[in-house]
Amino acid sequence: MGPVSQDRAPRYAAVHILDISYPADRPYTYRIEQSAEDEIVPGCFVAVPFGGGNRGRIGYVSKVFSDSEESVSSEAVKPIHCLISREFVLSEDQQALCTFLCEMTFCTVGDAARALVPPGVLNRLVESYSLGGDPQEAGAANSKTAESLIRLLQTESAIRKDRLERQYGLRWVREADRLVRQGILTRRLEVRPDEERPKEGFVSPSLPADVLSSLASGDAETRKRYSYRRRAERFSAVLSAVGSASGSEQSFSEIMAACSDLEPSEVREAIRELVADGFLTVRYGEPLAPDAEKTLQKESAEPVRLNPEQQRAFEALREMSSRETASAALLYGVTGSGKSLVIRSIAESVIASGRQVILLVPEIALTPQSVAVYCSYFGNRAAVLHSALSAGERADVWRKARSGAVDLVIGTRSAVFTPFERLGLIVIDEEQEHTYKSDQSPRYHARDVARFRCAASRALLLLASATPSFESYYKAERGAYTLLRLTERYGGASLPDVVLDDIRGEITRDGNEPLGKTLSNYLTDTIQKGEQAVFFLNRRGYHKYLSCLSCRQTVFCEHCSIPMTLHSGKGARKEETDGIPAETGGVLVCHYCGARRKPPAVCPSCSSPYLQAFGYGTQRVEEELAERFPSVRTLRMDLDTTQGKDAHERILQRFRNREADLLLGTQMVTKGHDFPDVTLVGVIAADALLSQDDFRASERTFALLTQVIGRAGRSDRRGVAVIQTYRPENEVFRLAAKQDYETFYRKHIGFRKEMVYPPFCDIVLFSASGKEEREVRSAADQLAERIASETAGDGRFSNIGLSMFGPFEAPVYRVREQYRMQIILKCRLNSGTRTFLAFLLRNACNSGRVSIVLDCNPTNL
DNA sequence: AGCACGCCGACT
DNA sequence: GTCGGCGTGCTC
Repeated sequence: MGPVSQDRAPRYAAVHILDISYPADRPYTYRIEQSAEDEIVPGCFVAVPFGGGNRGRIGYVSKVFSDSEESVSSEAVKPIHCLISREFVLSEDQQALCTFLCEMTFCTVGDAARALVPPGVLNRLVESYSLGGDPQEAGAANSKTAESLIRLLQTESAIRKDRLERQYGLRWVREADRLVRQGILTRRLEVRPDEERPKEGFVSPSLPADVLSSLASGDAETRKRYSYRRRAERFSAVLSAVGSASGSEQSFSEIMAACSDLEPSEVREAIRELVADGFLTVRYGEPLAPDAEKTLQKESAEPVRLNPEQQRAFEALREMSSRETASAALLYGVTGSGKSLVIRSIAESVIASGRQVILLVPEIALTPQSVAVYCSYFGNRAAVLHSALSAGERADVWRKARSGAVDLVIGTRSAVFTPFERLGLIVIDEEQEHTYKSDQSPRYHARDVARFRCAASRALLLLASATPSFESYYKAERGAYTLLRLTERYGGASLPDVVLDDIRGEITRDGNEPLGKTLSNYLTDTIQKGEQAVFFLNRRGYHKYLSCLSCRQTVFCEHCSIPMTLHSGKGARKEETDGIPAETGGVLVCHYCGARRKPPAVCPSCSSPYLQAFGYGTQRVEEELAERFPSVRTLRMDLDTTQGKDAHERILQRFRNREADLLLGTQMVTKGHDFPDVTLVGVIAADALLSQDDFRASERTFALLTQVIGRAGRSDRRGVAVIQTYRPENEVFRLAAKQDYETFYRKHIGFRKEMVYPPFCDIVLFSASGKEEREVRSAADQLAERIASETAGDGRFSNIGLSMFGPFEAPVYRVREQYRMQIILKCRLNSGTRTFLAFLLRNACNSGRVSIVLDCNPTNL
């Protein structure tokens, strides 16, 4: 055969459609036009016509072949419309990772592939309608909508589907589709080119920022001087958001985050009007400067000096790394033992040897110092990935990583997919943190992805923690990971004294009195000595519940089966609620779906007017502190006070600068901030931590307490930690007080083994959810029956060993009007069980209104 | 997941 | 008599 006829052999591509259900996810065969043969390669993304209506969809090309290699079914094969991007094409390694992700997490190929490219890259498909075919047909338009549509298109020539939908609604889109079927309109598929990213809007003040703040606060004089007449609250909210920015401009999304009380559309409209009034300026484009430079304080990257213990750990890691075979280590070091120095040393060493490093952290906002250290040390050879980056910024990091322009990426979970081609090391800091597990498809754990990537690249995987997950410590014990211990507190700092303060009798269980005598006394002492304190309470809001005194019912969210939490309503809506007692002026907030409502005047179930608030959260404690300790300056840090840009960092910075004496907050105060002047740590409601009904509850409590206790007295001064509890004898508290992880592990791993929990098995969670309660329950029942019958003695999968629990209602049965049923399987995830689970999912009665998802080893049950 | 085809109630 | 509701089944 001559070269010419070879060229003519038709080429085909196996395409996996994105955003398709699991049962429908299979390779679809498309023809590759000759002109596109060079660019359609495995790993690329393409636009294809799909379904009866030939709607434009994006697909992922998993294979390219000609029919001499594989016979193409006789059904009509459609052609690929075009390539989506020349740049974002998965390498062979990434293609393998994609396959691994699918098999590991039971997601569609499309979901896995999407996780491997920056977000936004695949949002470039544009459908547009224009007049076409026979113009005489246009007269045959048989509805009002059709006539207007045609008239519109006579002036506009073409209109994009998204614009049609936004401006005229879904009805018009459907009408347009009908006209396409009748041959009156034509539909075109286009792909925006790589460079043409959707521009983000940035807002900056047209007047000095303090003027905006005065206007926002309603200062009469300023309002008059600038003839500002806007009264509605949304304007104040936007003005104060723009005025309070640390930088010169803020993106739309940042402003929306700061005005979380408002609908995005309200915010957009308010911005538009304020621009028209001349108070704000809007610019569309890229952010002005990378954040790292302007917001992070410079940390001097002094050469690392390691103590002998750290040096030994480092040497061991360097030796493992230099072997250039896949290897894994667990760096277990007590709080304050200087794990981060060892991590930095090995990272530098790996980079010096010409390979690249991924450093995963639980949450970027909580680790600004370590980010600053790496950024100043590696300069522009390091990049940071976090959730606040725009799609364009993420794409830049992806490009730089792929091209080798950076050696180090620090980021959260998804940074584990950074497309380095000479990967030498992945570090997972605080590896037990649940943020490493994704709870959306693909439901991966960063640790599993990291293991796979390190194996593929013959790189080193380093897990680091003061309180490793049982799974990892167990593997380390069994020799699967090399265990490296750091047992000395760095710089000779000593552990704080821990007081397990028995508050039974002192504080009534549902009372509104958060602070016991002991903690109060220590606080007074600490402040008198000019030192600082950190208080931890794992519950935001003001009061925990609003309950009816006559019928004992608690006010629940209308969309979820969860009691609503009373918030004081201070903050964003200042003028409205200031000065009004929280009992009447607060807002009820659902912590599951975010719904807000005014507290009802009478009980929703019995109409009694006697509603009373019980329990307390961070807002209430803040108020209590202000009353009882008026001289103590308190900073509150929880989800409600960390909404805006750099809010975390600003609060931490102010505390570090001694602008406050006490930092009060939720989980986020427990993470590795180093405050040399903190000598008192208070845990206000330790028992609440243990009350999660999850087999990991004690492990999490231990980790959290260990971390927060470690905040006290890191320097020369000895610290104290006071843990308020109703169960001072509880072993988890006692061992956390001694920071005795190994005893804790030894005792509780036995429990795991006895009850058969991970690491002694894998947990597979099926959940069925939907709006129709009966359908959800029956789908769950059917699935359970199917599992039982298929694994029974005469079933097709009788060789599969598993035990099934359920179906039962999810711990929160209803969320956002969706009912949720669960089935739990305990088994070993091997190829046999995987085949079975995939089979179940593929055949799950996905009958319309119930969706069934599968989560392997979920972090919260 | 979309989206089309297909069979039953309230409108011109 | 049609428009349009959403219940099944397919998608190269």
